[in-house]
Amino acid sequence: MKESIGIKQIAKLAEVSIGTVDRVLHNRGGVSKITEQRILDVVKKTGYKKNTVASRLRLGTHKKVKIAVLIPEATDNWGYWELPKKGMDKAAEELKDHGIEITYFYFSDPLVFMSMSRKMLSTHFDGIVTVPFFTPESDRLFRKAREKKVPVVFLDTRITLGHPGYFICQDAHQAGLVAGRLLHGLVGEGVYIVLNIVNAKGLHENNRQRENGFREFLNAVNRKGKIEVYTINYPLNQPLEAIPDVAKLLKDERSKGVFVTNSRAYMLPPVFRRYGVTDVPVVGFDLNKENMECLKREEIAFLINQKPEYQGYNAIKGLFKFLTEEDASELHVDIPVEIVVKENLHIF
Amino acid sequence: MKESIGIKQIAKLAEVSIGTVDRVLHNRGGVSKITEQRILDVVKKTGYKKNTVASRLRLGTHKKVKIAVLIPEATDNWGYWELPKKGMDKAAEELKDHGIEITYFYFSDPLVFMSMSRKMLSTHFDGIVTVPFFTPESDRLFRKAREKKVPVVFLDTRITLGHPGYFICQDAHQAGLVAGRLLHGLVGEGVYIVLNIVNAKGLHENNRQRENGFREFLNAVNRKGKIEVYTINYPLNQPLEAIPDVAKLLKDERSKGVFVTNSRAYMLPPVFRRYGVTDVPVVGFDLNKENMECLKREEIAFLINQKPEYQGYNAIKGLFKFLTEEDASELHVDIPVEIVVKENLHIF
DNA sequence: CTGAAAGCGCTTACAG
DNA sequence: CTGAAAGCGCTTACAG
Repeated sequence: MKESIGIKQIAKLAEVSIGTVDRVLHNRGGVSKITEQRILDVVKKTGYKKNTVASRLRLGTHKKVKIAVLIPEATDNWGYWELPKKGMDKAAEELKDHGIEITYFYFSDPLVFMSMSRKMLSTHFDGIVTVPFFTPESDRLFRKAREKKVPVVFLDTRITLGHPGYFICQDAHQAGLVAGRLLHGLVGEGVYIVLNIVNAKGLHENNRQRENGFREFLNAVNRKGKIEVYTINYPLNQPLEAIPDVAKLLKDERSKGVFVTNSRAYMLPPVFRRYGVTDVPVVGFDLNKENMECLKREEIAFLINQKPEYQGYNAIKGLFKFLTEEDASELHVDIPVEIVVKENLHIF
Repeated sequence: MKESIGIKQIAKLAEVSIGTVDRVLHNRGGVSKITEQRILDVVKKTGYKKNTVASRLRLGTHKKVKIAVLIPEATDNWGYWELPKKGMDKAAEELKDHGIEITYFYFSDPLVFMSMSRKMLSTHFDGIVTVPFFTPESDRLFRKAREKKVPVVFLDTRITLGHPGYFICQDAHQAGLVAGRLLHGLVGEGVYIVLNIVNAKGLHENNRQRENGFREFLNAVNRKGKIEVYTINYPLNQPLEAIPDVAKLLKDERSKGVFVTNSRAYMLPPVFRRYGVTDVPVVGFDLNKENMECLKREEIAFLINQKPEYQGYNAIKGLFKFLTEEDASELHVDIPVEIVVKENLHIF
């Protein structure tokens, strides 16, 4: 790490002014082929890297990097979406002096998602962060943004797009495998129940993939054919014990374990108590208050954390880095499948 | 986030020059009480925060932050210590333009630790990162550094010092509790074995605390008195099956699970094979190559990761932040007790 | 097509 | 005790 050369030495070596060097470095045009080549040669030979601190001092105060964030309303899903936002605010705070400006937009359904998308695209933003709950609408936003060369970072859920996009999310299928491993370790042979929430929008992609992973794991270990897996899709906002299927399965003493593919595992323990069900471990997702209480009371065995704050933090940090240094390396983030038990809870 | 005021506006509001403002801000002295107070009032009123980017452009090129790192030789412990170093190098790379310089020192035993300590303290360093394997020696380094107002950050192991220090490490007792939870979930009642490595230096603090945590957990769940825990302290570099205690216990069919308090869990599966032991789950520490192979082959059930790279990265980032912004918030880091199974392995 | 100059906000050496 | 000026490395508006 020798005294790293700066733009000034590049200029001297190429026998031009620093202004011309900068023009080449930023493809601002208006430089003759011959001098351009000379400069590029020197840049290459010296391994010049711009001083990001100096660059940002200059740029940060002149023009901020503007990022638009479009996430679900906080009313949705126990305020889960406040957590990524918290992470994004933290990142923004850290990048304050580097020049960043985040504008938040919120959606509740595909229509609002689309109208917010339009609003974001008509204003000038350097980058967009959003959540692809609605595949066709997300794809449309992605395509339009692409035409304008505005990068889009998707959080939480992976969907298939026409072109490769930036995703910061947990591998839901893998999370399902892990859940299978954990529950099978506690339960062994017997009947497993997968509990999905189905709301008006149908089953979320993540939930589907989690179930698939879970079933794949159990299938692989089911050598003696003594493992059975039943899926229950229950409608949100309906008491669990009112649903015949659920009641029947929970009362069945062969039932050995339950995998809740969403963040509402905490709904089970009261039902268990009501039916006198004991020793049926539950594996669920997300560290909401209710789930954490259940974990502490050992009514839930394992929770899987998606690290929502970390997702948001990374999205902003990574996008900023991409926009200022053309480095996209931090925009493909596989969120670890973080396993949480009662004993390692408080540190998250 | 209004146009944050800078030192220039502070100077104008306090009717002094920016030089004087800076003198007050940095306690450089030579300012009359009255102007000092006037400036401090304005600073307070406006909520001025220095622009770290500008500050670092200026300082980063003039005087680098110099950090000394004293860690175990890489030959020790399967090159575990290359990992924190890797994290530190990554942090240094990110802070390159901000002006940082890391010098590495290595130790193998208390004597070398002491002589390196002396060397570090006689040179001028702004901060020190080290690993407190040897309590009295570490305490001495800590005290000497404290006299010189040089902050010390300890990695890996928590020890008790005369004054509160900065530690970036996993709570070993908590990790033991987690191990207890995991192994008990797989095993239930029966005989548990705790395997410690004892080398010339005796049992490491971390191993002791892990065992304590493990025993505490099993004790708490041992309501019917059907759980027994045996500890084996075996000398490093001796074949496991050659030790009578180990052989006896492993052959005992009541043995249900083994907790290896160090990073050598991979030594067990070959012994198991030799004695025809099956279905005895193993929980161990650290993601070294051998352990990961065993995890993949399902010969180890769970590994606990101490995130060594992350420890190193955080130490440098946190120390740099403390040295440049007097913000010590990132120097107390509780490393999560990260639970790793076969299915969530590859993402780490 | 190219250069010289101003300035981002902070820090410090120098002059008074 | 205080101020004016130079400069960190980069970027850009302006002049030629």
